[in-house]
Amino acid sequence: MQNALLLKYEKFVRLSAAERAALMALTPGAKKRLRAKEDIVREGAAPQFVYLIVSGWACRYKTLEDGRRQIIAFLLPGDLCDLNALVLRTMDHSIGALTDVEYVEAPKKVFDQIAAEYPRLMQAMIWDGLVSASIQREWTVNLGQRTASERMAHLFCEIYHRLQAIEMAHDGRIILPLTQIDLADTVGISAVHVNRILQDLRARGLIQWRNADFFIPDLQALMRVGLFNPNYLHFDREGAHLDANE
Amino acid sequence: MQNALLLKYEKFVRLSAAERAALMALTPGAKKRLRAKEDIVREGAAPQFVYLIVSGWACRYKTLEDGRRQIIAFLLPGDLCDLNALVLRTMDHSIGALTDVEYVEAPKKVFDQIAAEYPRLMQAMIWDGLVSASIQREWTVNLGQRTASERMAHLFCEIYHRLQAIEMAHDGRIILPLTQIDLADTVGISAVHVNRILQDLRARGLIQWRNADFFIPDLQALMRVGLFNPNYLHFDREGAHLDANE
DNA sequence: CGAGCGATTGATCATAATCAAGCGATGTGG
DNA sequence: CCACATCGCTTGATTATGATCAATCGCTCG
Repeated sequence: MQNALLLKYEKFVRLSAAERAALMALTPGAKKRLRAKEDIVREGAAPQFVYLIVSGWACRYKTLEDGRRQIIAFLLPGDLCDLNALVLRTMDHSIGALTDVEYVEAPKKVFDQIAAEYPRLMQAMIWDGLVSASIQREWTVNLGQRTASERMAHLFCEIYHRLQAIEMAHDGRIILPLTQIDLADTVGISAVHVNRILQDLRARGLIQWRNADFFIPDLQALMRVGLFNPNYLHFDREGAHLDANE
Repeated sequence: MQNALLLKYEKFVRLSAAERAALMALTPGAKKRLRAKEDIVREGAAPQFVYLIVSGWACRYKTLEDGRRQIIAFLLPGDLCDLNALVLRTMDHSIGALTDVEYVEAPKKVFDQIAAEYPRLMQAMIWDGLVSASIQREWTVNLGQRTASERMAHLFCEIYHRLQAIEMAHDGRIILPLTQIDLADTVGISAVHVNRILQDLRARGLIQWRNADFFIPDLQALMRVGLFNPNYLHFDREGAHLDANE
């Protein structure tokens, strides 16, 4: 697999060979592994590193006192967790593995160096953080205004677009390693209701899903159902005016 | 009224006199005024400035094709809108005035200068942006997991804490200039239902609200009802190790 | 004075939660 | 190798939460 982080950044700006090399060398430490359901960092902890997801799916989540869990964001390969979380002393949420996950830890000083030497790369990192914030806002809209089936459709469209950006989607097909319970905790409805919505979407020919193989026969149709507009992902090379000219 | 931005930043780090002066001089332009319901920036536009709310309440919001509106964030006096939104070419949401609003526009270069000359001040600005992101995550939890009355209670607690940080809350009393429709579009329930939840909270002695005068007799009780934990606001001077020593 | 807006109330309907049970696949220990 | 437990998915029945529809009231403003 190609470097997902690199692929994603090129959705914003074209990087120079030197920048690409700096990105590849970002994380000197060894790869770490985690099993599904284990935590990378827990709420209340003091984060020491920035984490880069190499493979697998992780998520940010919060739990209420009585056990209700809300998944706040999905972390996919190439996602850097909280570039500047080092400013905040304590984590206000947890990061956990949804599948088996490989990740690397990058110390803070690496980023100081990037900021100093590769301003365009730094811009790309800031852009990435702003896109995450934009996604978070869209989730607010999703939970606040859309109906259950609209929410599910919207979520699938978002996941598809994000995976496509890192070349993990082809011809409407993706690997979706989530359980229905994960989906329930993401879109804020019960697992039973998720199951019924899925059956409805299947019956309407909008999705196919067996094991982890997920297929969207007609993306435009699913986008209409979910009132999905991809603008908020900012994948249309908004940094083109900064492109490296090599 | 004191400078709200300054008051807020001091919840993170103690600033030097020079930094305080730089902050006061941030926005050379004249104050602009807007009536309630007018927009500061609209989705799709290319923002030219960073906006600082001086007085009044504004909000970020998004509208679905069929008219459903979701308020995504409240912007209170001292809130700086999207310090680094200048990286993104187009707005993915709108910013509108909920009450009459006074604001000032700050050009990008002012921030380059601050970054170069006042690193501690820059840290405070980054902290502020991270707190906004944290609030957005908490809203995701609010909409996804809490019941209607929990949501309302939680929202009131959050607003109270934020106003307290800029000294606009005293002894449980705040000015709350929102309509029930605004609240409905914020917590994702219908206006009729908001009205009924409010009556319930009133009947239980948890809130009093006449015109814009809002009173919380027992904040701890309201916090329990809303499962509210203020950690996510990061108001406990997490930057104390960076304090100016004057 | 009439229009418009926000708040309020009642009645009815729709969406989604909860409770309960069963199924199939997987994995584990005796 | 089988018995058993667990987990995720599925289905049905019932209940609860909140939406929708409709009407009224008070207030402000032109």
